[in-house]
Amino acid sequence: MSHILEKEEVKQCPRQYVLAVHDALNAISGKWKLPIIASLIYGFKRFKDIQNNIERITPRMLSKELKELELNGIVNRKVYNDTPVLIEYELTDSGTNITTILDAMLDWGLEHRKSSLK
Amino acid sequence: MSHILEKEEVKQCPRQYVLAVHDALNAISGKWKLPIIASLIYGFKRFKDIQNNIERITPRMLSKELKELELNGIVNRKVYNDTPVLIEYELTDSGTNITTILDAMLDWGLEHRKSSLK
DNA sequence: AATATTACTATACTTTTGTATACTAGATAG
DNA sequence: CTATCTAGTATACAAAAGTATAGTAATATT
Repeated sequence: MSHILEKEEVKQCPRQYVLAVHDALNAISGKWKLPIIASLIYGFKRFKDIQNNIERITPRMLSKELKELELNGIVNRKVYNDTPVLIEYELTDSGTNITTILDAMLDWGLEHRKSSLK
Repeated sequence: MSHILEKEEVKQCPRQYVLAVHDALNAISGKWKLPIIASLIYGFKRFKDIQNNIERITPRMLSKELKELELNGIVNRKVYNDTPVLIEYELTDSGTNITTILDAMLDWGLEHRKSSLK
């Protein structure tokens, strides 16, 4: 039996759990968050690099999403005040650990696709 | 750096994986899908029961989401043609297995909240 | 005959999310 | 001096998601 079932055996699921799951959903929801996280998995990148890495993303969306990811502690923005200014984005530890959720999603998705063909 | 090198550096993750993760995200995204799935975890329920179980959901949204969940193979709709007609909703096997994703989200979310306080 | 219940649907919104296109400051390159 | 690069911002718009409120058909209850 899964953890969440065990935990939910308590008639009402604890507020902390609801908030935790909500945070996780927030971190991956929308069209661009997973592509951005994926693009940063192998190390820091600059704004233009991410933009080149993700097809069809506009600078507006990239800027918006990076700000939100930073605010939520998924991404870290590092500023080097050389001339010209250099800015790097990298995943925080939490950001890196989102791969555990992605793994679960991938496993479920592959299984689901298999069973849907029957 | 040359364009050729840049292009070769983009190692794309297999299309099947992208689709699988996309399916998973689809299954849990939005305001009501997780509450509906959670409400069906312990067994089948009728429309009104789910509606009573989830505060503030309108019948329009419940109807819309149930249709989408059914279409995506997460929920099964069973019709008993007695009079009065009786309709039951239950999770498919895939639907039940979404708990594995929820577990990962919960664990990540709790860890993330702990580390965010530092 | 009037009221209630179930399982929804219809219409008209508001809010959120995403797109398109152009533009900016500060620097470097030719 | 003009053009280009980086790291974005500004403005306007379109599309998707969600809300509010009312209504429906087929029964069942009083």
